Amino acid sequence: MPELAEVEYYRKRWDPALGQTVARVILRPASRLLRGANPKHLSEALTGAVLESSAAAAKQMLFRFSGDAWLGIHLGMTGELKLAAPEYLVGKHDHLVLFTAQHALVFSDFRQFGRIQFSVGPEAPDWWTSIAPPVLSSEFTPEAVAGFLRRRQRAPIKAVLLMQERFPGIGNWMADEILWRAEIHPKRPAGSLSPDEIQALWREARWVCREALRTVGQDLRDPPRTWLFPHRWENGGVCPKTGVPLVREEIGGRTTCWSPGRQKLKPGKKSTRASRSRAR
DNA sequence: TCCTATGTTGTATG
DNA sequence: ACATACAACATAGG
Repeated sequence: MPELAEVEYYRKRWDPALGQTVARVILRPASRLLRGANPKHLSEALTGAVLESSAAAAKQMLFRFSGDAWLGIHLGMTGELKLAAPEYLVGKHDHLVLFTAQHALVFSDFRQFGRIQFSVGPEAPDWWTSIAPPVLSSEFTPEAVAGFLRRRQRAPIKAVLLMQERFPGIGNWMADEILWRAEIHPKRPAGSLSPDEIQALWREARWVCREALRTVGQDLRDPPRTWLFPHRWENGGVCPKTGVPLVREEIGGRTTCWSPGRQKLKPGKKSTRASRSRAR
């Protein structure tokens, strides 16, 4: 499920336990999500520690505990966090459960594409501090986007939008939403975009991130029917702008949905005063 | 049975 | 060295 806004939503689910002490740590035995990290190390450091803060960036979450302990969680494709009562019984797909006196903090992930990271030290871990600057930050500029597209010029723009090193937090549905709003065909080579199209891509990337955080990020509520979002998985779904049936095809290894006609494969020639007069 | 799934990563190839 | 493409990971549900 999780892209930028969903991750932000899940992050907040453990917040009622801020300031509380972890009494017991349950890790799924030999959990794949640890990727070789030492489970004993994690359990020992978190047992008796206080949850002090949480943060989300891109598709990552970071939870800081007393004793300079840092817990990182990536939800992968099917991960989720939830808050449960302290009597909670650990479920089949749970990978980490932290019990406080008042709550159980649960991380479950049935497909196991997620990840648990853990470190101890005065500074936030490298994997966290090296996350690319957010799409909604001032460092995410049209120039930065243009430079990135130039280096990835032969790859389809859809695949490029999924690259976390420049578009942190953008996932499959957000990428399609952005391209649909910017009226750019997902198969267009990244290097073929005009300056106007790059500007539109930049603008819509920021718009989609901001609005997704306001809707999905608050309470997992679906964005309105005016978005591509609620139509993209529907059988027989139509473009909410043009009424034309949406198309689905695999691009860059991911199912991609777009509105034919609105998003053209040929670089859109801009209709200018000069071109209109030439056409006459 | 076969197909799909809001993600990343290792590996092969250009 | 860099860019690109794609299988692999593991599980459930239609």
